[in-house]
Amino acid sequence: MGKSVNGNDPRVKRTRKLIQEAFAELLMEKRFQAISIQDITDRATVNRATFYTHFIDKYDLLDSLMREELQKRLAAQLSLTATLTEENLKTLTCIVFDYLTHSYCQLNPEKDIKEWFSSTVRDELQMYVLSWLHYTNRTTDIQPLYLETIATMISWAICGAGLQRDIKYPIPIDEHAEQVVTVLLEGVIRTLPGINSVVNKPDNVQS
Amino acid sequence: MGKSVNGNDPRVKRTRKLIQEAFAELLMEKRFQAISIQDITDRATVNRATFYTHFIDKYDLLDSLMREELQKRLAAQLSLTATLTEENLKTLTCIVFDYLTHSYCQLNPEKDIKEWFSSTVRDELQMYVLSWLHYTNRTTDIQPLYLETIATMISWAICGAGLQRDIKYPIPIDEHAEQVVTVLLEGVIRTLPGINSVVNKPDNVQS
DNA sequence: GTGCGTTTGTTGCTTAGACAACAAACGCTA
DNA sequence: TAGCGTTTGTTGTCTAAGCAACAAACGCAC
Repeated sequence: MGKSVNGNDPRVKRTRKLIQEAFAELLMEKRFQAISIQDITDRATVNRATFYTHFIDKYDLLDSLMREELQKRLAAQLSLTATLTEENLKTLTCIVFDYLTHSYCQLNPEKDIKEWFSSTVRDELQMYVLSWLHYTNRTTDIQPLYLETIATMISWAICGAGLQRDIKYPIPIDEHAEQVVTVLLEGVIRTLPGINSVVNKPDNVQS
Repeated sequence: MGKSVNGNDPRVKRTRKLIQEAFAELLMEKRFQAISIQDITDRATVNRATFYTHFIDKYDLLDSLMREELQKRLAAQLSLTATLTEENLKTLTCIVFDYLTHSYCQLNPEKDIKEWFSSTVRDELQMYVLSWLHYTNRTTDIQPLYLETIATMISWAICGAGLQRDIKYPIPIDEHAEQVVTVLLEGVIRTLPGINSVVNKPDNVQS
């Protein structure tokens, strides 16, 4: 959510960055619940009141931190203006798995935080999948409403599989992602036959 | 010299630090003359105009950077409220030699900068030596005016010897410092006989 | 429960930083 | 040396950060 200050002001960028970095450090040292706003602002060398001009509360800060990190990783490898191909979906899944396994789960978060946080991840996934579906749909005639449902299912499925993994999960990320994507595309293609002509999945093309 | 803003304001501390750090980085990459104020403030993520509320110009910034680094090193090992002993003077000399050899000379500064800069080092030395002489003088009756002269001579001598050294200087810092200090104290003791009772230099005590 | 220290948001006022625009000085080369 | 782009300081206006003080909520022991 954040708050509305002029995001282009260099002071704003700097202050947000300082707070986020301080918080990220503290998350490595203490549990989320044990961290006070004062702790964060002390380390960020920022006044406590200043915190509230940028974030609603601790949860809002956590959200921004995790969301922006994930966004950065996604943007580095994927485009929003693409179609739903097996390759794109697999890349997406790998990024999310890697993110959840290394960046996030290593924090050993409380269960409620973990649950609450997964919605942030799903939001981001949803954006990509839905956008891809829209681009894919330019050549088909599927109802936009169905696309929303498909996007939601895919997002939840990937996120669920990702959170189920932990650092010691036996199957490597790449292989695991492959399986998940196969299941997802198989289901999508069987449900919405019109879409398979644009989904690049040679093994299962129904010509 | 710097400028007068409230040095306790966290924003001021942070901004000064950002500028100094950016400048220190740039000094490793380019020659002093090739660095513009814009370069510095860009890297420090600070507005160019803000630079001028903290520093008079590039030279003032260099001065503050070098002076504060030297001050930090001196304060870590020496006290201003001590007497002029061989040990203190040797420690002082070692710090200055090490500082000039590693921190400063590695920048390969232009000659005029080098000359100009040496006054900063002498200032700092002067402070310590003069203060020590004052404490030493509590038990003697030497004219304060002479003390200033002695302090100046010692400061210049150490600084000169230090700048003459470079990284490949054949004699190790420790040994070199020993020689310099011996010469200095010998001269001081012979010139101001009253002082030798408090200068801890067993080999040359004139009882 | 009652008290007590801590943490949380919020507010009004002060100070520092961002920015654009300016004149002046500099450095270059044609 | 005349012209031109760049760098240098300076200024006035606007916005964000610092700070102290506050009420409210929380946690916790007694």
